[in-house]
Amino acid sequence: MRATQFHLFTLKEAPSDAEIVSQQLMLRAGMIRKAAAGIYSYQPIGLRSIRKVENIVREEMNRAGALELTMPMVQPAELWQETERWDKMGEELLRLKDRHGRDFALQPTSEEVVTDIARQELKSYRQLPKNFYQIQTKFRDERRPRFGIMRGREFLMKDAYSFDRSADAAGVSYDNMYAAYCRIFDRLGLDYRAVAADTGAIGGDRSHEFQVIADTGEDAIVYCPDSDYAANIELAEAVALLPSRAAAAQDLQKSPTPGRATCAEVADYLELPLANTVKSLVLATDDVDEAGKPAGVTVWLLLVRGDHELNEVKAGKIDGLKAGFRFATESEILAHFGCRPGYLGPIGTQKAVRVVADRTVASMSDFVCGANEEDFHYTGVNWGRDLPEPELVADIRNVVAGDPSPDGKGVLAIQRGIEVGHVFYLGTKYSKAMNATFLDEDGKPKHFEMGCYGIGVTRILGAAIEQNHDGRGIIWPAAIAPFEVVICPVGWKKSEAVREAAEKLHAELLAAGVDAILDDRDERPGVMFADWELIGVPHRVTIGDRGLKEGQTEYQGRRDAEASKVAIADTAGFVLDRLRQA
RNA sequence: CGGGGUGUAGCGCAGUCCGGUAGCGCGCUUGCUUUGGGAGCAAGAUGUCGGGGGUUCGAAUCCCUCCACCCCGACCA
Repeated sequence: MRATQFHLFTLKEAPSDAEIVSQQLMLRAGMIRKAAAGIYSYQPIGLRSIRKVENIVREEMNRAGALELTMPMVQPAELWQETERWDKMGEELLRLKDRHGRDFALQPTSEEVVTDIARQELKSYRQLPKNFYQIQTKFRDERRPRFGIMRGREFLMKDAYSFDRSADAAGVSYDNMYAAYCRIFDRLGLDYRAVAADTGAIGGDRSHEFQVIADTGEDAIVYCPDSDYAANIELAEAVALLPSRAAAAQDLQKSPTPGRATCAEVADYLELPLANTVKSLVLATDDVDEAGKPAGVTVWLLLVRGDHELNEVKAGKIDGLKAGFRFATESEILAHFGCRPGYLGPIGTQKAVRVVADRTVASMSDFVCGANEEDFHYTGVNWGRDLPEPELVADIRNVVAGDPSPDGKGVLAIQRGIEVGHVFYLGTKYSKAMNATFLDEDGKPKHFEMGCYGIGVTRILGAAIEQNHDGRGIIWPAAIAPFEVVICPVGWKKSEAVREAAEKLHAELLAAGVDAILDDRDERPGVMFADWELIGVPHRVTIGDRGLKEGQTEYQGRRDAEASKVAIADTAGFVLDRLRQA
């Protein structure tokens, strides 16, 4: 490829609405162009990287035995109504009507359509297992799209769906996909971690996210440096930090804490460690009677240590909160505690509330909590003596760095991550909802055991940049760089010797199958260097009269501090060596 | 959706308070000079000032309205 035949468009300044570095750099490098909030065009240079990611994903999916197909972008409402997701999905699902007034949805994912395919096409256990995948545009009408292509509304995703005759067989399919994902992210050249993830309503332990490690990631991932434990913070188990409850040493005492409404303020005011305080969070569930009619409100008091945070995903797994909960309103709080937020606690509430204590809280003694009276807290509080034992003890907090690993091997650390892949065992959720069955060996119909496996193709580009950039621009992993090598001739028009040497090297690299671009724009070197460093091409060869006189070219890797001189004749081989090392 | 903010040339911005017919930097075009880290000089092109309506002799500027985009938004007791 020659630069003059390509479409290069770089900006010195990023559009002011670009927030994160990957978005700024992609816009400046001319990879993407915004069409609307969360909706982008991919320019030729951006599409090159997209295609490279796609190809790696496709090759590894095929190697793993998956079959590529495509499903419609516009999907009929009927299928979505079968699984009730038409009503449950909320506004993320973009609905539209055709000219006849029929309802359709833009696919945010394709479980319904693929299950419909399976129930029509897969009749016998002899046809199983099967894994269908597509690399296709998805649309999710995010409430607030942001971070460029990281949380766009339209994006490219590889989604795969496996169909098996039994849960055991589905486990094999799952493991197969897990291994394929590891190969994919290895080949992409990304620093990633596979972590256990929440399985939501499906249950079970088969759900892993593939997270690209980056400080700007939206997810917190928890891992143990001394073992292979790794999980999303939503799931990571928090053990009790106190092995057993110490005997009470203090008397219960009501202390004035004027205007101190947060645990930190109270601890500071009373000159006690924050870890001696207990934080009260009030949730509410709206009860319904057998007819499904509203039947009052249950108020819950969740207790976590003052220096800990509530984990809402964990809270949602408690019996009674599974159907959904919300934070109590101020009037509900007043009615049940007789006090405004800031001084709430489990002792002496106005009305009955259901108390759930975090594991660590349950083993605390002589602790501090609100007195349900404005400007007062209790100190020296002890379970069993000053208040009943907690009705329920559960893991309801986020782990923090330094917590013991749940596998007992060392302590936990936390990193930020960008979720770029997810493997998930679905079971029969969709096959049952859509009555998708096959005839098993015993001649009886059975529901497919399913799994789904996603990779965010466009998000991978953003994640790769978040993880690999410097002050000058992008630093692409070689596997997904728009070009692998750029040749920068200094004095393209002026020097025939430069032209000849550059053309020759370009031809040699192309003949060797290298994705090389020759910058024949006749720009000044500073312009060329700045452009290609911004774009992030990993290898650069500079050819100028000055070097040619000494029989040399200059090679510089994108991460190298300085260029190294290479004999003209050896240049192609030198670059090929570098490419192989990557 | 609620709150806040911003819309002026491809990009970044000034001008708006105080109405007088639009400017700066980068980029783009042409010419000359220059040529190893975003060149210099000269000449130029590019604007429904987000849309619509209103006030006024006159509106980027004041008023009304619509739209787009951006930011923040559970709780953290």
